[in-house]
Amino acid sequence: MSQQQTPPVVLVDGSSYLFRAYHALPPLTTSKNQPTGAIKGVISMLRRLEQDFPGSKVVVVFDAKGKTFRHAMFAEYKANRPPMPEDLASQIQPIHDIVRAMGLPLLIIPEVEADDVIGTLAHEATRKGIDVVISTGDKDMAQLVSDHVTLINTMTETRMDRDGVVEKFGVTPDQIIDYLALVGDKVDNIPGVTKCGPKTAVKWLEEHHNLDTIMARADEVKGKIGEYLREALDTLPLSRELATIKTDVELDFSLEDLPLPHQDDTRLLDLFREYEFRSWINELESKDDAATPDAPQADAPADKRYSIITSQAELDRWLERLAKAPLFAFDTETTSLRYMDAEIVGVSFAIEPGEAAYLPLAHDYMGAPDQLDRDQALAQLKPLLEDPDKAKLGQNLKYDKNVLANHGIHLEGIAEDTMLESYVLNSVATRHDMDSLAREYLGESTITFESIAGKGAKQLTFNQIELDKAGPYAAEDADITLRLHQVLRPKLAETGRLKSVYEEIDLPLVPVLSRMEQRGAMVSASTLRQHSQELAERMAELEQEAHEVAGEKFNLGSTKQLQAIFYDKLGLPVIKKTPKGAPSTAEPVLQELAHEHELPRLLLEHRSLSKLKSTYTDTLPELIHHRTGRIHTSYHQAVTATGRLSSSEPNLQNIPIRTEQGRRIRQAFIAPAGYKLVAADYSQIELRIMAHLSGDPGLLTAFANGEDIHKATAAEVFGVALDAVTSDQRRSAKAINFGLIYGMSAFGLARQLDVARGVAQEYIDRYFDRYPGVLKYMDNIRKQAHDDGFVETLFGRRLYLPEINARNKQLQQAAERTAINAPMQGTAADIIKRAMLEVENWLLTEHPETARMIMQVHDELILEVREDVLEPIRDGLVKRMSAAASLDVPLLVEAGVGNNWDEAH
DNA sequence: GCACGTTCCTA
DNA sequence: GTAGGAACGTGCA
Repeated sequence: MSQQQTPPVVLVDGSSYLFRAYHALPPLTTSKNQPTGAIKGVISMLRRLEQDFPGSKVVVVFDAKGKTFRHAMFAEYKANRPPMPEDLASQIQPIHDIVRAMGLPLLIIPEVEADDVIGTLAHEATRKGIDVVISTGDKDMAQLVSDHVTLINTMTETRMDRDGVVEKFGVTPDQIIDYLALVGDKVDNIPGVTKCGPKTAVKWLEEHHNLDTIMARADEVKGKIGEYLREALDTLPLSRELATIKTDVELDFSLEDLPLPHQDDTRLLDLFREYEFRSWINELESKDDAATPDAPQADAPADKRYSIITSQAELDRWLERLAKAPLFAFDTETTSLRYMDAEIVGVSFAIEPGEAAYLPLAHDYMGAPDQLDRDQALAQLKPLLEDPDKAKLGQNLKYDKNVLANHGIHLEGIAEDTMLESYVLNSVATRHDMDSLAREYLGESTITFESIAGKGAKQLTFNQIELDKAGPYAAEDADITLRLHQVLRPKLAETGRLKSVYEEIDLPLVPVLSRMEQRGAMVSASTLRQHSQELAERMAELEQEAHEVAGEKFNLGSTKQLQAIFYDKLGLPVIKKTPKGAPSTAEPVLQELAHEHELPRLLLEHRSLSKLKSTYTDTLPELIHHRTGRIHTSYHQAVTATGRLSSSEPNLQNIPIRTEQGRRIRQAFIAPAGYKLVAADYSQIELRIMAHLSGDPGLLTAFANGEDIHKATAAEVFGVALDAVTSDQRRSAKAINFGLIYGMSAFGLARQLDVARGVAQEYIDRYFDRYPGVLKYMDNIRKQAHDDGFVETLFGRRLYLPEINARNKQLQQAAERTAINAPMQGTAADIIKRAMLEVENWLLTEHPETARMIMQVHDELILEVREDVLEPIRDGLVKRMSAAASLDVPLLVEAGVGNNWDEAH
């Protein structure tokens, strides 16, 4: 048997939750540093209410700004309230917006408080026999409780009816006003009776039932408290009035006029995206997927027209449209992620949002439909793709450019790249692959490659994927790219100097990197194999010795077995633990343990050889491409937080240099016959940038005079003459200089130098004493990071620091170190990128046959140069690198020439 | 077969 | 103390 019941009206005291959410929840912020903790708290509370009271009207009431009638009654009302913190104030409008998008009536009535509006509506409902639930965190509301009115605190999940009030306060709901008048309220500045707290108030009310009687019998109350009561007699009526929630506010609507919730999903999704409420975005999206297909999403075209081009006539029509379009999105589907091996399987285009086409060319699964001939179709596309005046948009077009090159097409007119737009806009907010971007900026889920191709070893390549799956996937790629661009481009233009970073640095670098990747680097497989052989022999010796010393056979590469032998069997001291708490066997620990036992030394040598062998000498020959005989790395332009490039397959940016054995690997990087390698690197570029950014006179002078900067620092810090600096002092100064760039602490420096913390602190203090501009710069950059939530390079590239205001001090300090390091590391990255643009342009126009740039390693460029033009190329290279930025210090570039990378460096 | 932790190479 | 990529062993599926 079910009982039909009208659902209660839910009246929400928004303001009371606002403050509680603000104080109770961690200070969340978006990547743009908009605080969102209170928004999240209030909205999640509302969502819970909607769930708990299905079918109910939910009315949200907030205090209006400004004074209320209570201030007119009592000038000092709420005078003790501190002003609202800025990071709370900035969350009010967003909450209002979201409440409206949720389709909940939002009431903000001037000159009264939210309580009064709620009181009035509750009163009206009661009169009409409608049950009311008041959602509030404010105890004063207890005065409104009746047979029809209950309170619910959605944050603590507690409900309170009539009995609940008696239980909690010890008085009935209609005694609450008198109770509040007696007790008073410090924060609201309601006077009350001095020294009268809950206990006394309840005692008096039990005895006399109401305030009037208590006041009338004030003479009978003994003791000090009686005196206080009599003192308060004059103000008690006022206290009572202030504590009384109005139930007769004049409203120009009635309960029936307020609508049931009607959520605007599109608007809501927009807002959730703006404030980065990921889980809610996902929820809305999945709801949308399940809902009727005619509900359009934000930015999403109402209908999507994706076609598959299988006839020449259709291709002709698209070619014509593409030729006319001011900009079109373009994407290739291929057989491999490795650009050197990838063959084109199809291409897709989009000109208008929601409309895209896939041109399949090489699907070859059993029963694949007839497709246009790949070579012929590509030949028709070639003029368009190679025309620098026909603007193309893509997602990571460097890959497409490389792949097209495999088919003899040299993509030009790379006008926009959504991956780079997203990266420049915010390098850390999201990964920059298309699926992530669509989720982040369009609030849409895309068809993933895994969903059509499977994963792992059994993953299909694109040519094996059926057209009815491949078509929508590929067309969507082009469509999403176009729509992402429409969202990202305006954001770039709006934000600082990001537009110029994108347009003048990262985007034009795409073809430069593409060419470097395709050129590749020559390595001598025979040299590396010979080296591998020698390493293997030495490692075998070491392994045998180690087994003898340990008294058992074990795997030298297993940290776990090592831990057992070192710490359990041999009982060596545990010097350091890994993050997970296991005793570490890392290099510095082994160095230390080498004093105690012979085994660590054997192991250290074995490890370093094993590293070289497995990572370099064994692996590099395998990466030599069969077609070119060279090694082709991938440079990643949207990976690092700071603006640097990264390199993979192989990582050319961590080829060994420090040890003799390591340098032998560099020796395997060689120049072709008739050519030499020229390697040019910026000297101390980050310290120079620090000098420039800080403007410290001492540092500027030292660089201007061409001094050995570590020596100069040592002279200052240790107070000795320049020519009296010892090598030990110079070494310490060098560590200090590096530490500065990394945002060091005394603790870190102490560990680096192996001195006491106090000593390290003394060095730091003396440094800042001698270079006060640097100290000021460090302080400023920290402050800026805290205020803005981001730091900038000299050229305006931004790095957002979402954790800079984290409660967790460790996270916050880590963010501060990043804040100090990023402008220097990032400016250096900007500078070498600018240099690469200049150098490539110069070489392509003036020396296309004799010199080419093939590698970049953060502060170093490596060129292959024909032997007859070494001098002019080296000079021109140094000149252009030095001129890539004009700082207040010279940019010194050192260049070397050699038959291999080791010689040239 | 894959994710994770540890270690180690670079600027 | 900053920023990366890669190999290996281990434990789980």
